[in-house]
Amino acid sequence: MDESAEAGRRQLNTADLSALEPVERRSTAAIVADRIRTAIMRGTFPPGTQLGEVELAAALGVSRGPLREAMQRLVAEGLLRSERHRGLFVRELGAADVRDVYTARTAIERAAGLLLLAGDRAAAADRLTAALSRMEAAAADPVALADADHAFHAEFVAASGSPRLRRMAETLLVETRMCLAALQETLPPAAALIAEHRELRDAVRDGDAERMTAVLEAHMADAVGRILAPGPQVPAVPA
Amino acid sequence: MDESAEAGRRQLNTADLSALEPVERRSTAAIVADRIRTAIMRGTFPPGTQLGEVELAAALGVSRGPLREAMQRLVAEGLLRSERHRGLFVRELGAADVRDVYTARTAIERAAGLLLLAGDRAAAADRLTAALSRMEAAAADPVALADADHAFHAEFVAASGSPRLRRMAETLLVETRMCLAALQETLPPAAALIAEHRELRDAVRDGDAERMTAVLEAHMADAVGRILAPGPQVPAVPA
DNA sequence: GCGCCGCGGATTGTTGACAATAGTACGAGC
DNA sequence: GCTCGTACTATTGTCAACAATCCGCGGCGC
Repeated sequence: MDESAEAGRRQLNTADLSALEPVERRSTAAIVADRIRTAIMRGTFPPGTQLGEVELAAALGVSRGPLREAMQRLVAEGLLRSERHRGLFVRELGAADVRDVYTARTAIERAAGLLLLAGDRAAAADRLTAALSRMEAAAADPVALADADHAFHAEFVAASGSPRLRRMAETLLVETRMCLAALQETLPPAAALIAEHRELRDAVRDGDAERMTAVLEAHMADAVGRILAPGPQVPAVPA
Repeated sequence: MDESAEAGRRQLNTADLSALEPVERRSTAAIVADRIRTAIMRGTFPPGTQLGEVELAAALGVSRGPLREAMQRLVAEGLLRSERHRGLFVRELGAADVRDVYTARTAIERAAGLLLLAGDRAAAADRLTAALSRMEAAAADPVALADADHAFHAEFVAASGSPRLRRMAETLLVETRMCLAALQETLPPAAALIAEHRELRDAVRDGDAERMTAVLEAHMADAVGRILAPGPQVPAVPA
């Protein structure tokens, strides 16, 4: 009598609930931090610029309290530099920082790649293929291509299933884009870029660890060379 | 006439200035964050405990403003979990988190180790030897030994010269100690622990990359096994 | 008896104002 | 002419009060 008692009566089960994702309840500070992070990433706030609190707060329509909380988050992420009683500045990234970012990225993405190989390779390859096709679709537009490149690497690490690697990678990717924006770096030809990433996906799909790490390291080394080599467009603060 | 003009006259040069380190000018939020981080690390605030703002602010002698900023920092580091209008809670680490922390640590420390080998190995070995002797001095006291172990790994990564690896490692080390404190884990016999670290230093000193990575990975795998194996003292939230 | 509704206490989120500090420009003294 | 001292301005650091939201408990209706 339980299951077929009344026509319209039905208990809520977990399957129903899992269809509902938790309602968006993010703190104001988190939203503000996202906004500013994106602006820094896109080069809207070039490195070295001072971010006035009242100015930003007014622009974002919030008070200084939440804004300061957001700033602390960004300072913790290493995107901002705080000088007491002086203000907050967008961090300037020099040549050493570019190398450091890519060193760290290599470490993280290598580990993520190995996790991928140890897990469900087919599923991972599918996710990468999807990211790859988004890169192809964006091949014509440089900024969209940069977005897609960012998304590919984020997906690469996210697919590993490691929340910590994922978070670290996201921070590093933001710094990467800061470098690109600051140094006016132009991405390599879309075809070559996509080919490199396709090779990465193939290595994952085939479970070839050695090839995967080799491609990854070459990819990173290439990027560093490309950013730092083409003559000092910017003096590139040695610090 | 410039250099030997007057007896007592001498220009200030950069060498003089480099002897002076910048005066300590840290923000209140940073200090508060350090205090709370240490408390969490030491297990003073066990996982799951709610951190009331007014309570903490009163205890630390600051207002809620700076305290909230510090909290945002810790949330960004992943030590705290924030629920809107509910409060801040110390994150609970389950078995999956233990594995994840060590996965990330392995990635970071491996990269740092390779950087060590590529740099001044002798200097790095010296720093590690010093850290090692501090471990030996603390062998008798379990908590001091845990501190020294923490310090050794921090030194290991710091010696690599990569600020980003260093910061990530520090965050992960804090989480490591949260695990230890939460799971009531007892460190292995001091002698064995020190021997493992000594082997790591030897590998660095000798420039043996393969041995270094092997020892490191074994060390990490051991730790995970030790933390998770000895029977489920705590149900270890599967999430 | 069971479930729904409203209320009270407590906590967080946000705001505006106050205080302290650093940078800047100007003038006096050597 | 250069350096040092001083007032001013602008910005950040801090605080206490207000508003919004959520949890637990008691009462009500079914």
